[in-house]
Amino acid sequence: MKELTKAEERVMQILWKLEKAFTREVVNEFKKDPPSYTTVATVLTVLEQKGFVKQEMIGNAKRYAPSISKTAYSEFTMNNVLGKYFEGSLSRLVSFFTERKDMDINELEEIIKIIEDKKEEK
Amino acid sequence: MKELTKAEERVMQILWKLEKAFTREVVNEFKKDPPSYTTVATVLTVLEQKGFVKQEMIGNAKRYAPSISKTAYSEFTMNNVLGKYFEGSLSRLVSFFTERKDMDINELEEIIKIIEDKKEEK
DNA sequence: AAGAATCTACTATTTTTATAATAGAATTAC
DNA sequence: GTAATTCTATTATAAAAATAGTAGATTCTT
Repeated sequence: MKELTKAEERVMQILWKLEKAFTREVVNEFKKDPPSYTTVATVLTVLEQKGFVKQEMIGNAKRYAPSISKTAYSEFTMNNVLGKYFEGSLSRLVSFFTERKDMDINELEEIIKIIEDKKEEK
Repeated sequence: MKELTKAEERVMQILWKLEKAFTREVVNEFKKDPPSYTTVATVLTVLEQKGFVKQEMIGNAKRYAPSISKTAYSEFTMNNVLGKYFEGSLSRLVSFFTERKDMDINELEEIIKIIEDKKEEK
């Protein structure tokens, strides 16, 4: 998989949120400094060429939808980041965070719970 | 802080590893498809302008060193990713991973241990 | 000290990304 | 059914990123 560019990623985030949308709707989701309609249209065309979105004609307009889920792309991104900054190890990442951010105790509890649950399944 | 471009990031990864290095040494760290010396030199100059590295003259050559730690940059990157893909929540991220990757039980244990230790401190 | 090698600074080129205008087709509104 | 609107497709432009060549200074080798 290729990485999304910044502009592409902004559009994808909107599509992931809306699930399906016309160009116009994507534009409207930019609350501040919206790019021009044609700019968004171009980005959508590129995304289509790259296989990140699929389209469907509704009347004379195209409605776009992600063809890769946010989850799948998250995984791709996280594997990148994990590899580059945490030697591919989730525990290193968690350790990094618990050291750094002033995590509140509830979130720590929450994480333990998640993992315990997962262990059950094993 | 600004984001590193791809080329810049590759160079920074090398500098973080070597801690300090001459242009030549950075070039030599590219095991395959090394870019030309001058390309690396240009990237280093840009990195210096952007404040990511600092330099020191040794004889007539410049020796570069990161002026931002890998840790600090990791944090920046993770906050980005976390915000964009996990609603800023570490527990969501952990949950994501435990669902997805076939985590081995040891790593799960390890993470619990890390968090328990952290809780102690609270 | 002369020649070879090495290094930086400056400039150039190419590729990719970001943004948008324009033209013409389709649709909608009167 | 004509005017206004709304779309897409095509093309254009600008900005950023990636790559590297050249010239001139410095240093090393002998």
